[in-house]
Amino acid sequence: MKIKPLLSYIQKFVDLTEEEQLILASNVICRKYLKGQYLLQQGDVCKYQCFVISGCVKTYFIDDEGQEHIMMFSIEDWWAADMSSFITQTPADFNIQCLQNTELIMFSNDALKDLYLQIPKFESFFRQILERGLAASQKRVIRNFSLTAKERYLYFRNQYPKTEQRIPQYMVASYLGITKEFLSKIKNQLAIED
Amino acid sequence: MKIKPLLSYIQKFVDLTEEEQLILASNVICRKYLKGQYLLQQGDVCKYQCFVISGCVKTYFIDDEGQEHIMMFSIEDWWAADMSSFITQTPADFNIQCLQNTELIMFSNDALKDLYLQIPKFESFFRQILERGLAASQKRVIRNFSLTAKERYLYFRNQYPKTEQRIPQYMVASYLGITKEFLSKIKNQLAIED
DNA sequence: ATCATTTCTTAAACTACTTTATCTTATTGA
DNA sequence: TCAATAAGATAAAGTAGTTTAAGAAATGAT
Repeated sequence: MKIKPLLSYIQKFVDLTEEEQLILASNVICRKYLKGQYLLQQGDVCKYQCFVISGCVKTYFIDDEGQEHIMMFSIEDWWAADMSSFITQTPADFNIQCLQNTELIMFSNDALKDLYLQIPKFESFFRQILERGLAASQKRVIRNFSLTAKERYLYFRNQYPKTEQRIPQYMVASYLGITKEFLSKIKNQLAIED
Repeated sequence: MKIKPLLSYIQKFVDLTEEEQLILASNVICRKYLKGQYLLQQGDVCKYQCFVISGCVKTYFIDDEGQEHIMMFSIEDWWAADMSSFITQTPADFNIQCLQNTELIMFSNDALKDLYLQIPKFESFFRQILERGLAASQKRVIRNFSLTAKERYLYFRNQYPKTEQRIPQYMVASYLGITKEFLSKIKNQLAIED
């Protein structure tokens, strides 16, 4: 199956030899999921780091009042996992569900450990991915404090145009931390302004 | 100077030989800062990953309206850096300032690169730190969406009791994403409840 | 085409939190 | 030790965003 998009992605960070690419290929699982299927449900242990080849998944949390809060969307060349559950192998807080039919490359915990040992460059690659992820997450915390809902929406629209087109509006609202009604109002305001 | 706390911290993640510990020691900078001094000012490039030996620093962002938003506090055995600025070597969004006299161990970008090459285990260590950091940051995003200000304060108080005692209340408010007036009100409510 | 379901819109009442302003209480330093 | 400054408390008025409820539009299955 298609491992190529992953290889070109990795190539942006480190140079793998053909041999290393083969080792990599033999340690991953390629899988297709249908729209609506779950990669992870909260309470289960997160067994895989998932790299999205095509499609779209959402990672979200359901709070005590039953409200859904979307932590992230992952499309091509993005990752999806409950990092906390994955590293500690404890029950997950997050659910991960496919919003479209989705092709994934999945790394189990054992596979990753093997890869880190066999290909030191692969550990360097993952470190760099994590650095970027952490930087992005920290900036998001600050945006959520310092920007209004409208500004957050405009930022999202600019930063992730491909994502917005693929998902219903009420999920964008949940990602932004507002209600769908209020997002609707914001969009109406923006339409009037132009 | 005191590199021991760092070594025992690293030991929780990987086993370094004595030789590797010496290599490490020769690649870091130990420094003391006084209360009020800046490790980083927004607009400058973040040159170091800082590990706190003693004292306390805050990492924060000043928005267009001049409002301060605290991203994190770092005390003993915590890290401080503008990750985004550090990895891309572009101007920082965050300021990092000492809230007390503070002892640090600082890793420059070049030192880290060297260490990753010379001690593969060290790259593994850093990967693990980043995994934890990312997991924590993602959970914080969700807490900020799903909890009320009061719940966020109680969580902070439980999770970081040592930190709360060392910093003024208005900074706790900024960390929680609320005004100092509202935190004052919450604390008053909590006092009445008991 | 048509019915059912999901998604989006609108609007009024409501609430969690902010703003502004004034006052009190700690800290700091000469 | 006393003034100066920083930090915290209180309260009234204001606002960004929620809740509730009802209807309109889009989507999908048959």
